[in-house]
Amino acid sequence: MFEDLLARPAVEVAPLLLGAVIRHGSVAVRLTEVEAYLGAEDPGSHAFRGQTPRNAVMFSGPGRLYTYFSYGMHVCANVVCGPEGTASGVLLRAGRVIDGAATARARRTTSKGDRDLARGPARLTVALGITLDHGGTDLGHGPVHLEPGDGVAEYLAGPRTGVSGVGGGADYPWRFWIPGDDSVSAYRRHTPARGARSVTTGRRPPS
DNA sequence: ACGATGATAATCT
DNA sequence: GATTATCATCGTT
Repeated sequence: MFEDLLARPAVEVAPLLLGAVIRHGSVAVRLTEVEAYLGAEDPGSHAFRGQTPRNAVMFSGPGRLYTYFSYGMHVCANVVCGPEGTASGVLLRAGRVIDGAATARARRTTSKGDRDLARGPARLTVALGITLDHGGTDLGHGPVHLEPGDGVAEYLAGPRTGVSGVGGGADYPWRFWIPGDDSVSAYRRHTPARGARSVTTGRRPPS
């Protein structure tokens, strides 16, 4: 099942989530940009310094939703990955709204066009109506659903966005996105992408 | 199109 | 008291 896929390490799961669909009620988003965060071995991870009340969900089993509040006003969403206890997850950075655009527009009044509705991790949670209350819910059975996609033919990998210190460097190229998609977040898009690489998956592109 | 900056508060040290 | 897995706005090219 999908849970088996999520039980793999986050660095493996992340590119597989490109093209997958996350849905909450009438709004559905096809993921175009994600980032992997490992636990104790990843200086960029919230779990790097061990378990705290905030990151406790990351230490639970795969397939749960880990939400957190940061910068005083933003909610971001992660898919918790296994193996259990590793506290790894995949941050949902951006996607394209493929269903429920009217609802998403009403929530994201500052959005210029539909490509901006979920272009960025905090924008994505607003467009989907995901709040901190959804943290810890099961993505297979809860109000927020994650559905596997058909995969993407090719993706790019590079340093993570917004991660300070060594964890944001070329040694951790765990940001994955669909090349050429205009719903990929523009934030720091033009920082030198050292260590960036292109990967061909051999999968068929979604119709 | 791009860079700088203020907003704003939970979390951790 | 410092830091933060960000966004919108406003300034300059």
